[in-house]
Parts: sequence; C-alpha cells; structure tokens
Amino acid sequence: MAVQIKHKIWLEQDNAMLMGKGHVLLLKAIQKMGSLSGAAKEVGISYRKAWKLIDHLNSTAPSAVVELTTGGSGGGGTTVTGYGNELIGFFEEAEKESRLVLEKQLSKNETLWK
Amino acid sequence: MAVQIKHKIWLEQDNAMLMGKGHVLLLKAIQKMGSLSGAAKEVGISYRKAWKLIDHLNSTAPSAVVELTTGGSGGGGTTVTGYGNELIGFFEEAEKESRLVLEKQLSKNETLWK
DNA sequence: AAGCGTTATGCATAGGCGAATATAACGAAA
DNA sequence: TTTCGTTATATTCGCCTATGCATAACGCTT
Repeated sequence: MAVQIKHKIWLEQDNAMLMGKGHVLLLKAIQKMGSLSGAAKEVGISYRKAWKLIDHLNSTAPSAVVELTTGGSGGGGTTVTGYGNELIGFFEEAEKESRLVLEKQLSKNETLWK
Repeated sequence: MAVQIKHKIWLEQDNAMLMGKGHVLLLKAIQKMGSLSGAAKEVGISYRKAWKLIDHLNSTAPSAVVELTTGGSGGGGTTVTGYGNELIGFFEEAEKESRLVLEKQLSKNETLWK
C-alpha cells in the first residue's frame, strides 16, 4: 500500500491546548443535537470528557463559544455561539489548506515510495 | 498571550505509523553521533524506545533507512543511508510548507483573537 | 409538588505507553 | 582470549488518560 501523509492541527493559548479536532467534531455535534450529552453520544466519547473539553475551551477562549443552560423544558441544552461558528470555520479552512499543501508535496516526491 | 496554531505531520503505511518527527530527530542524532545508543541519549529517550522506532521504520520503509552493525571496534554503530537522508529532507520540507500556510491563515484571521 | 432530561462534578478503576532494569550476542583490538 | 561498546530483547513498574459510576442541582411542565 502506498505511503500516506497525515497531519493534525490545533490551537494553543499560553502554551496550553485550546482547541483541536475533537473540539470541532463535538461543536458540530452540539449544533446537530442541541445538547452536550447528545453530542457526546454522537461523537462516541464519555459525557465526562465532552464536558471537560467544552468547559476548558469556553472558559479560555477570547469569547464564549457555547451557551449552556440547565433545567427547564427538555432539561436544558447547549448551543454554539456565532463566535463558535467562526472558530469552526477557521479551523476547517486551516486544516484544508494544510492538507492540500501536504498532498502536493507527496505527489511531487512519488518516486520515494517505490 | 496570543493564540498560536500548532501542527504535526507524519507518514503512514498500511494504516500504521511509519515515520514522524521523533524519527527525524533520532535520525539526525544518529548522523551526529554515529550510534543508536548515543543518539537516544542525545535526543533524551530510552534506548529501548529509540530501537523500536528505528527498527519499525527500517523494516517497513520501501528501502533501508539505516544500517546497523554490532560488534567490532567501538562495538558497532549505526549510519543513515542515502535513502534515509532523502526521507529526512522530504519530511522537513513538508513540515515547513505546512507551517507557512498555517501561519498565513492565522494572520489572515487576526481579528478572531481579540 | 412530582417528574424529567439536562448540566455539573467527584472518585475509583482499568488500559496503554514509556521508562527502567537486566541480560545476551556480537566482533574487532589488544 | 580477554576486553569493550554497541546492538538486540524480555520483563517489570509507574504514570497518565479515559471511562464508568454515582450524585447533586436546575427549572420548565404537568
């Protein structure tokens, strides 16, 4: 099988993880499900971990990324803010740009793998 | 402190890790030291781990990446092949290209972080 | 007031990874 | 043949992370 080039990107603030792909997947699942618990199930991680991811991101980022409400009809829920949406867009575009440039490098050096 | 964008790249073959930054650092240390044990010390990992990294890379890559000799004057040693050198060059160039494109994305979206 | 689904949080446990340790094999030089 | 520094490999131990379980708080609905 051919050699593949993989990559991973993430954002840091004060040398601490701020947001990675896991956060993005979770945020998109929140948009779809309307709750953090539902999103955790959707993505396939424990609620415990999902809550930690979101809590740290939300309390560290320059602006609120999600809004969490407890109680009420349906028990509460979680929604992604406009700022959160901007973050998702930025992350996905950066990842795409990186992927494109890496695939170009790979195809430029095809002879290395055979 | 400002938000930073970090990235990591690696090569896979048959869905298994082939070579990452740790391999590259180790290979360059081998070039400098002439031995795997010395390189491990230089990089700051255990010989055990260094050997596993190199062994898997060397036995999986399309061509030999290093040549290991045991016994003899000096006890033996390890050298990086020409192919190994090509891999190092490819990896470092790919990483640089990716870094450039990501920093461009970050500066294009400065307003997100304040 | 009772019920329900969600957010919020602590704690104990299991699994995986790397480190540390120990030992064998190797082959040139003295 | 003894010595020496290296490669080669198994085994044990400790740490970190994620998970699972348990429990509380919340507030709308009925």
